[in-house]
Amino acid sequence: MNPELLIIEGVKKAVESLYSVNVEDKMIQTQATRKEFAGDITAVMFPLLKISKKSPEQTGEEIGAFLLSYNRNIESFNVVKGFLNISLSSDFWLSALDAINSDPQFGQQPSSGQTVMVEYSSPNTNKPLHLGHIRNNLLGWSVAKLLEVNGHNVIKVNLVNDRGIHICKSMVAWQKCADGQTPESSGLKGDHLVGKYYVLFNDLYKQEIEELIAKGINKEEAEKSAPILKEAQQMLVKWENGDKEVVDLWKMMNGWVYEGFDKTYHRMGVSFDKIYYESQTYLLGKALVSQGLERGVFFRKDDGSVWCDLEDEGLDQKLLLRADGTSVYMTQDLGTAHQRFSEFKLDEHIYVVGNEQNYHFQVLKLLLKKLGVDWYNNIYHLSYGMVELPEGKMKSREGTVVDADDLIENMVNTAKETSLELGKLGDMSQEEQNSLFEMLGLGALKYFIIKVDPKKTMLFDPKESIDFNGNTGPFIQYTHARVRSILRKAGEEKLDPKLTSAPLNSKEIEIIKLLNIFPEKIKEAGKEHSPAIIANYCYDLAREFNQYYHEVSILKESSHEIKLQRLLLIDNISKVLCLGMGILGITLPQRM
RNA sequence: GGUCCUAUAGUUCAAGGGAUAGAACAAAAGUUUCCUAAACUUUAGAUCCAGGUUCGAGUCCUGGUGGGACUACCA
Repeated sequence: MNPELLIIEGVKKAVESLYSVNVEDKMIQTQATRKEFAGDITAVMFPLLKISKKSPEQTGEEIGAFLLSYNRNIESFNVVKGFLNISLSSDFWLSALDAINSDPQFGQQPSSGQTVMVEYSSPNTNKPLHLGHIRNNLLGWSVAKLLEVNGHNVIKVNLVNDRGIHICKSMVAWQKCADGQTPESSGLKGDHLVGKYYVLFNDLYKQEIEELIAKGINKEEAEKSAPILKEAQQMLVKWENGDKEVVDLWKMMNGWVYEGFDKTYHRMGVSFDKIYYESQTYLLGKALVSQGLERGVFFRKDDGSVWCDLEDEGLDQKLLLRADGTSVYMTQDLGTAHQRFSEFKLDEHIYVVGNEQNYHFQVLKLLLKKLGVDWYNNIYHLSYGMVELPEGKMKSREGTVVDADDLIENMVNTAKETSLELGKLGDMSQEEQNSLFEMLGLGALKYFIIKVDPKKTMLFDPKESIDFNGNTGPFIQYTHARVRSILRKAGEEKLDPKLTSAPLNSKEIEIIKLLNIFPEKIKEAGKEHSPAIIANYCYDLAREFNQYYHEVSILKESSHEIKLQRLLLIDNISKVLCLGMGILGITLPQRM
């Protein structure tokens, strides 16, 4: 039962009965009552004053009085300025708790019948994943999960950028210097091995440029004519022509990278329903461009290149086909979007891509609109901010890139050190301990990243990220372990949590109120595409429990009825924490 | 030049147009014969500036200022 609806309905009836006016739902504003006032839910009187033609206080008194007789669950009220604070009965909250308890999938929304595609991760295959990818992957996975919980049918996809000059750079350097080195022979994870040669390429490239400059060639010319770069460019041409040797090398090295990525994905707990490869999609989109030309929304310049003029929209002209007829990034994206909307009936297509591509997606949508497709508005760019380090932006050239695998390993190690220091795991097997450290390290990392509103630039301070106190993943995990510990002991005493007629104290009502809005939070977070809302909700709930834990004793409570009821309450806290954190991809331990 | 994002305690983050702007970290002071102190309690501390809309603005609008991204025949 939703208390807001009860109040809205009641106030509507009150206005109708007192002032003979029918009001729309949106005129009646409700909010949770602030803690410093008595009451559970508050109706704001200001919007109704024009109807009542009375003071806020008087209007509140009149409506409040009506509500008392309207529903027996409305127990009392008080009016402060224009705010009508309403208290609901203990019975009301007990039945709310009962409803929460009887639904193991509490918060899960009924099927919407809508299909949503979420594209995320989308890495290049020339180097390993870094901190920026971590934010992308965690966000993407968790938004997909969030939409599932909102009742949508979700398809998670990854578009791997497996072709292009950057891949050829790694390949050239490997050919020249690796002497046949493989992940097996080097002991390196595949993506790291390939990344090593990408870095090596750039070193060699720089060296050659310096040599050329020393010979008197100017910098710009040197950058263009360095032999190793030429080699990479030639390799790309060979690749496009299907040269067997190059294609085989490309397949082998990409294979190494995929193996490496799979390990990282697996460890992070992210997955995809379908993987697209750019090598198979990069030629798409040309047909759409021809259509656009026919319809006159695109135009051809003298050199043969095709453009779209977006100056009316306040933007620039955008290139769609090069003078030689080959396609660019935008062409391809038009094509893949078209392909996906043809293949699936998508009600929404979410692209989880960094905010440096805001312009690109703005243009993509406009182009689709101009092409006259009816689904252009179903495209949503989930634009997230960059992750910065205390010393500023990550720069691969300056070696300040935070590697994803290293970071995860660090977090898990820190979890291990902290746990061992606290020494609460005495009788746990080595295996159980290791899986706990993994759970805690990843929980800390995931929570740290997801709790921030996606669109904001965030700061990643390694020192702060390994702090497991306060508003952190381990704090919530710890809270859960505490709850389970009590329930475990209750189980040993054969105590069966259940609803009794024992009255609730005010803290318990607070907690039930909080549990009760979980479905609302899921809807809100889904609408906003923001898992951060769920993260903050879970934190609030955990904090409430910890306060409750200090205020009352559960197992030592003398009243049997109260004891069983408290067990039921905390059992549901544990459930909602698991469900909520599950949306973020964070699992909670039984003990820690 | 243009487009977009962003600005809240010393720091990192919250706040569906509503009451006295919440937390955490850092700082200061407390709480373990008691269900896990990775916890809890207390103190101190903030809405970039100027206008506007509104009964009411951190939130919406306009204009500044600071920060960021993009504006490639790269992807």
